[in-house]
This record gives sequence, C-alpha cells and structure tokens, in this order.
Amino acid sequence: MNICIFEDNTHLRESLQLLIDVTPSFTCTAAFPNCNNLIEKLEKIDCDICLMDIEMPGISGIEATKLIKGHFPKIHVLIQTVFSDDDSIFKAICAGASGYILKSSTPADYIEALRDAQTGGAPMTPSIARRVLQLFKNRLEPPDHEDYNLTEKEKSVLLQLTLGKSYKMIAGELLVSVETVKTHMKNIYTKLHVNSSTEAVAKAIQESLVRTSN
Amino acid sequence: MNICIFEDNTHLRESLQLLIDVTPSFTCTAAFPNCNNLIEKLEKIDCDICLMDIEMPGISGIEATKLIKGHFPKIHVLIQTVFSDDDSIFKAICAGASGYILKSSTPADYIEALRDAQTGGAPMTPSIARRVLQLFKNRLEPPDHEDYNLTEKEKSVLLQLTLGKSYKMIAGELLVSVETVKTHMKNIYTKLHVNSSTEAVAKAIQESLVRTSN
DNA sequence: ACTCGCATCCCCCATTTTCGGTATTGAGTG
DNA sequence: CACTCAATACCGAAAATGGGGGATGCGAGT
Repeated sequence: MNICIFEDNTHLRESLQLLIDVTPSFTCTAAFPNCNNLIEKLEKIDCDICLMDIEMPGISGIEATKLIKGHFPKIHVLIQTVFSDDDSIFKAICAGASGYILKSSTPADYIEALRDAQTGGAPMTPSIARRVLQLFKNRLEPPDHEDYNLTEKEKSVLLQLTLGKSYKMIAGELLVSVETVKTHMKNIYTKLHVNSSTEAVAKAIQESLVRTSN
Repeated sequence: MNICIFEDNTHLRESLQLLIDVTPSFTCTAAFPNCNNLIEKLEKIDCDICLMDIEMPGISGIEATKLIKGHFPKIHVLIQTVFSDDDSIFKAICAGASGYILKSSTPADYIEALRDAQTGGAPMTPSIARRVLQLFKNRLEPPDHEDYNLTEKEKSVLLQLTLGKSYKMIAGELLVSVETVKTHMKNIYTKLHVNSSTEAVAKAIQESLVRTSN
C-alpha cells in the first residue's frame, strides 16, 4: 500500500514517514511540506492514499483534496488535523475526503485508519463521527418545522405549485375548479403569512412543508 | 453504565446480556424482545444506552429510536442490524441514533461501541461510516449542478424572486426599471426551461442556484 | 339542533405576470 | 472595425394572479 504525505511540520512529517515505512505492507512513496504542483507530483509517483494536513502554507488541505479527487478519484484522502470544528469537517467531506482523524491519534490509530481507508471504510475519530451525524441531521431536518395548520388539500395545492403548475393546471390535476384552487391559495397565503406564489413556494421548499423529489 | 437491550432473537439477546454483564462497569438492566410500551418500560428502569435491533415484530427499531429520543433525549441509542442499506442508515440517523453497528461485529467491537457511545462518540462500522459520508455528500451537493449560464444580474433577480418580491419591488431593489426586470425574467425562463415564476423559484432553490439563508 | 372547519364554487376587478416584439448602450472579442 | 452579448428600457395584448366579497354542503363535535 503506497502512501503519500502532505504535512508542513517537518518533525511530524518525518515521524509519519518512519511509522509508515516500518509497518509491514505499507510504503511511504513521497512526503511533501506543501501542495504546490501536487497534480504533477502525484502523476510521477504511485499513491493509494494521501495523508493530508488541513493547515498548510499555500494551497490548503481542503483545496488539495478537491484537486486530487478531481484528477485521481481512486486515491483516498485521509485528512489529519488538530481542528475538529464543524466547518472544517463539513468542507473536508464535501471535498471528498475518505476519512478525518485528529493529530492526537496514536501511531496505532494512524495505521488502522490507513488500513480502513484502503479497504473502503471511512476512518473517523468517534467524536468526529458524532459531529458528522449531528451535522447530517441538522441539514436534513430543518429545526423548527412549523406546521402552519395547513389542511391536506392546501398541502397538495402547495405541492403542485412547487412543481411550477398554474392554477388552471392544478385545478385539472386535483379535479376541482380554478376557483377552488384560488380559494385554497388565499388560505395558504394567510396561513403562511405570504402574499405571492413565489414566496409561498420558497417557504414551502425551505421549510420542507412539501415532500420534494429527493 | 446501564444498558438496555431490544432484540427479538432470543439467543442473540441472551448472549448480549451475558456479554454486557460480565464486562466490568457494564450492567444490562433490561432486555426485551420487542418495543411494546417501551416508554413505560424505560420509565421504570435505569438506562444510559439502548442497544436496538432494527428488524423487530411490531414497532421497528427506527420508530422506537424516535420515541426514545423524544421522551429521553439523554439515552443513547445504538442501532445493531444485519442490514447496511443506505435507506436504513439514513432513517436511523434521522431518528437520532448515536451509532450504527453491524451484527457481524465481534463481542469486543460491541463493548467498544458501547463505550464510545457513552463518551460522546458515534461508533460505526467503517463501511457504514463510508456510506454516511457518501450519503452526506450526495445530499449536500446536488449531483450535476448545471449552471444554465445565468448572468450575474439574472441571478440577483432570481434571488429577489425567491424572497417573494414582485417585479416592481425587484426593480426598486436593483435600481432598474420594471421593464428591465421583465426582460431578465424572460431570459431566466428560457435559460431554465421553465415558464412560471414559481417553477423558476423551485428550480433555483432545489438546485441551489441562489444562496439561501442556511 | 347548532356551530365550526373544510372543501367546494361563483362573481368582480385591479394588478401582475407572461410573452411577443423592438431598440440603445457599452464592454469585450476576433 | 464589425460582431456578439449583457444590460438597459419600452410597447401592448393576453393570461394569470391577488384580494374582496358571498354561498353551499358535509361531517365532526358540543
């Protein structure tokens, strides 16, 4: 298993390199203090996994991860950092990182994480995993999901509206007259405290009052 | 640490109970084959962590997790299952599960997972973790984020529209005439292949063509 | 028996939106 | 320089929407 290190701290970089090289079946094929010309560098060496620091001079680990996943999707990127704030984690995941470990990890943890990454796992410090779950949950279910007391009919009218239908089309869809649709719309407006269809649609989608495709 | 088991397979349930009881500092305070009246049950016993099977007769583990997190937010729920499909994982996370382990885990894994859960971690089989990351990524950045070649002006008009503004208000906001707004709207419609403001708003929000508040 | 919410439909009318044009200006490009 | 294109602006007609009213029937609950 060929590993490539990006880490600006010389001491840590050399320690990691040593750790990897003394571990059976692991080889450190390269180690760099920054991400300058990283695509060119990677083209020249064998690499299965990149051990990537986030905070580096020049190109950040996040940017580097995006570049790597863009050019070599098969390479796993394992983020290692002292930061564990939501924003860093979030960005790392979006950039395509395979895992996220803290520098406080033991050498054994590092090795296990690298092995996990290779075998299709996503190594994470348990506290990071919890953060990811929390982030995930928050993004999925908007906090205060007010109900606005919409009736079933009103919800279905609203749904049709988010699909871009006109009153006339909605009427056809729900087998009622356009006038009825208008009445429902009036009620929706007062309940949602809006006064245009666009605002209603925006509110409906953002507060997921209607089930969207995904 | 008090643990409560929900598992319909008698053999597995008793094995787990034994495993937990023989482990120092762990106690299995209860073990049930189903989730009937689980709130009443939990009120009577001490419980820090629930080890929850997903597939059970009657109330499913997912439903049970929701109920538990609703009534006793402090109790950690650790899902254990043979299924590792995206849908199960997704629902478990949404229900508020603290972790998700496979039944193929070793006894040592179980104990470690329980310990992790208690100390604020989110134990996950590495392959599950990878799935979570993948799910997360997919939900966050809609796959093909087409650009539609909207110009800056068009985007800002679209943004205003998602805020529920009328043409007149947008014109005032952007310091142009209503006629200009109309022209921009026409162009937006053709570029987005829509033919109503509601559809444009829906598309804009769902494909995050405009930056929404969150 | 009576009320109340919900769904349904109707009328009217002002305003807004949609869509078909046309046209000028300025910036950028080959 | 000619050309394209974004941005600006205008006209006008047809269609849709927003807001005001009122009316009916139905079922659930008091």
